[in-house]
Amino acid sequence: MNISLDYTLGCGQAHRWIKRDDTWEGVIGNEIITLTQTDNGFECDGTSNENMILNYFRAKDNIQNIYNDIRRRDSYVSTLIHKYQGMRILKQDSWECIATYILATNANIKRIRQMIGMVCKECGEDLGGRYSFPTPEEVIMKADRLSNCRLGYRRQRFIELAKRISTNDIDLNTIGKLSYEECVQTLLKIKGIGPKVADCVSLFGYGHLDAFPIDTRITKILWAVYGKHGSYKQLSKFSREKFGKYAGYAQEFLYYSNPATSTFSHKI
DNA sequence: CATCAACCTGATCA
DNA sequence: ATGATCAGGTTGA
Repeated sequence: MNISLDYTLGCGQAHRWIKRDDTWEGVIGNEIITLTQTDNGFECDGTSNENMILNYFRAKDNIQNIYNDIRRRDSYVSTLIHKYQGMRILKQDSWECIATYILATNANIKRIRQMIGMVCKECGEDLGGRYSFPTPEEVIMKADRLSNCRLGYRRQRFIELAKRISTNDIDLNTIGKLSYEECVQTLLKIKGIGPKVADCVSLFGYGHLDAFPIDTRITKILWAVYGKHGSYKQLSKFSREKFGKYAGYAQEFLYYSNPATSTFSHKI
């Protein structure tokens, strides 16, 4: 399969997709998008801009070439690629990506989705059942409503981010022109962004496919599968060298694999 | 550079 | 039932 909606939209890289029966519903920009899996891809309802969807799914990537590259490098990831054929890295909007991953720090998936859903409902536009992700200006204008969103200490970071972007103190397009290393270094200066979020934004928001985000789950997997442990920097170096220019794809497969039911050489 | 408690909130577990 | 711990981390000392 070329593109799997279940794996791509269900692996946790994007937080606003909902599976209803056999279709996936999400919001991209100001449109509610409905996707239905086909044999080799998907059908799309809700937009006339097909190019936008193809870009979001990175459909022009030579996916077999990418799979083959990481397959060669590691036999365990190779089995995961076989198992989860069609998993893709998405190319998300940079603002939405930074914002959602700042909100996602130190929270579980369920809570992340709840926080983001609340933020959209309080500050975004009603599209009819679903809400747009608010612009930085909308966040600032409706900042008082964020008190209802249960964001905890993330609220101030979120508002500060919106302000800095709105005033052009942070220029998302300029960051998009940087190399992976420069991109990470720039993102790290933003309050609320540490190494993990910087890697997530580099990968999902700016398309640096060699970024390898390391969260608690990946940390456990790196220990369980490869016997590696250490600081973020050490694990990052090991993973990026091992998996190469498409390390981000390898990370997605590792993340999606279920450590609890797999056979590992080390105990978790 | 490495270490570590504190941090909002909510769910799970003992 | 009530307290500890953990969850897609980051901050500041």
